[in-house]
Amino acid sequence: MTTVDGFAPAAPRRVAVLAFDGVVPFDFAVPCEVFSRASGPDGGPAYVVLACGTAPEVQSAGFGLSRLAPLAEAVEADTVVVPGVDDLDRPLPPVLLATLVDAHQRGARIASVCTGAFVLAAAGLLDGRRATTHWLAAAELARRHPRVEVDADVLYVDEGAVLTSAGAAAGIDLCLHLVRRDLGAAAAAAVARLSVMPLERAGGQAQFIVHPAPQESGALTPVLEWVGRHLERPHSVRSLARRAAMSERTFVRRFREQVGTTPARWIARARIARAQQLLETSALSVDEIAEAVGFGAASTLRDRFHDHLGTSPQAYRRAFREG
DNA sequence: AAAGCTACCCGCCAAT
DNA sequence: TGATTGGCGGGTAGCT
Repeated sequence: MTTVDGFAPAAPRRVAVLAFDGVVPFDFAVPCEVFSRASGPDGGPAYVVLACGTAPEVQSAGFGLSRLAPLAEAVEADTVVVPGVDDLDRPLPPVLLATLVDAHQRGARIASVCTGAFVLAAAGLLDGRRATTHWLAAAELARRHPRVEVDADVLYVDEGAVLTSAGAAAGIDLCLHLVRRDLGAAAAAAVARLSVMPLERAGGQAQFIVHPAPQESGALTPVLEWVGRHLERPHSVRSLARRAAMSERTFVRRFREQVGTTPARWIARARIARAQQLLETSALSVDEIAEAVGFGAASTLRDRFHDHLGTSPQAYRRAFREG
């Protein structure tokens, strides 16, 4: 599913980051940073980042963002990113919504950071789709937009053409995810390294990560944390169900509901994520890492690694080390 | 590299 | 009566 385009066209991809009165500066800066740091196979910039505003200058957290490009230019972009809004009751400029709809219809990817999901929802882009936003605002998003399937327990949601992310820092995870989709795992690892940022945070494919949420997120959380601490051990549905004090059938059902995937897949992702971490930060051999994260054999690790990240453990380590 | 085998996991349904 | 549970069957994904 991950597109690893080793023969990307020379033309850089165009990313438009939108600004408007009340835009959250951190959310705005994150996509600008991440995409402008990514480089293509030839070493040149992989993206052209364009800051587009509803006006040439907008107000943001007490200061102004100026010299913004017109919104109309965002329609031409391949990816449009909508940062968060400081106040959910702030009226959204109709032209902002119209621009998003237009860009979407032309095939652009639309992504939001934090409460930017409210803008996407207002434009109708989230209807019938899974989406996330800052956990404090998740209930409100669901209330205002009943047709949106809100998931407060993930860092981001990738629905293909429309992506949403949780609180500000999760915007970094989302942007790195997009870089990986576009350019492959090695390029994303290089950006992550520049930003001193783990490529993927604990738990695996981020849309499946259990949010270390302040609110309770179900009876499974302790079991998941325990598995995370004992990845090297063998795990089965039977043993986990027992630990959760449920029948196997109920355990699998709860798992689907609360985590969004199946136990085996989640564990595989967790193992891969841990392997990535070890490749980045340790000198252990691939064999040793395979054992440390609970894969029965190094070949299994290599297979799964390639399935999910489109690259090999060695190549991943090299890319990360060399940037 | 192929095959055999295990475990997963989801639809189905009877029993709370 | 509607919702939830958990046992079963078996196609299949993935491990050895």
